Amino acid sequence: MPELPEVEVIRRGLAPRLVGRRFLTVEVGDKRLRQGSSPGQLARWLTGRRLMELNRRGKYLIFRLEGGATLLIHLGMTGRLLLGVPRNHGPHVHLFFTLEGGVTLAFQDVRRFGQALVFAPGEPLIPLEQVGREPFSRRVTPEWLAERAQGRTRPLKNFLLDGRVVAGIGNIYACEIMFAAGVHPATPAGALSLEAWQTVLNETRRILKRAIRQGGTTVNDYLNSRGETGLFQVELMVYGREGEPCRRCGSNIKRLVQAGRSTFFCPRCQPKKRHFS
DNA sequence: CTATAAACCTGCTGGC
DNA sequence: TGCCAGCAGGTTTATA
Repeated sequence: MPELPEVEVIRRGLAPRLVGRRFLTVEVGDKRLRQGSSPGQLARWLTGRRLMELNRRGKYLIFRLEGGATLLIHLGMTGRLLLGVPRNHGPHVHLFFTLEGGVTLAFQDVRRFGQALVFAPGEPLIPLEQVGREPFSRRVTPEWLAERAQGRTRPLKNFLLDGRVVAGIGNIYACEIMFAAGVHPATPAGALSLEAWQTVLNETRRILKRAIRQGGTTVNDYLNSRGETGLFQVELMVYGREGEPCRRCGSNIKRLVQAGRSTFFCPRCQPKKRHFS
């Protein structure tokens, strides 16, 4: 469920409650996550250790522990990290941590696409090696995007969803970014002009920032660390609006399938020919 | 290289 | 009311 804004909102909610505290206990449920370290490994590297930092890369949360171990958490589609709920908070709590000061943290994930992997000090954080650049990084420029897209025929939608290039953009925000930039989702990535990349990048940053400020987007499952929904869903221009009128021009919002995922767009605000180089 | 499709799971909705 | 198809915020792997 969570894309970059939702993960960032969760991080900001967790950090003040968790950073500086020691983990006291780690409980692991019987159902397996898609990728999860063993109960023994989790206990070994977390128990008794203080959380030094809580960072984010793309859609990953990075828990830096006293002693140098690292816990990586990815929320998949339906993962939640909830503060202060009981161990038996529904049937899908797969990890339950207690920390100093009576603080508890539950990892709940209905579909179990999430990951919770612990790495010993010095061990390479393999999942992060695939993660692309942060959208807010100064190293992401129109020139760099154009270079990465050079000669590529893949649709812009697929390019934006490829977390190995720019990290953190998922299906909702990819649709919203392309609408805001006025680009048709099937435009070959390599056909965008430098000016078009500048627009796409500006809109990416504007929308992600706004979504973070609004506490993320709740369509179905997303809740922040306090169990609250986001607010950005009321600002969505195209996502999930097939058959409804475009909020800008009134045209019918269309849906198409790209890379096995629904893409929503306005055929009038996102014409095919604009922005070609 | 490119692009689907399938795989991993559960739950909800809409049509009949 | 029941059943079934289709869909859902993600990522990886296989296949053509």
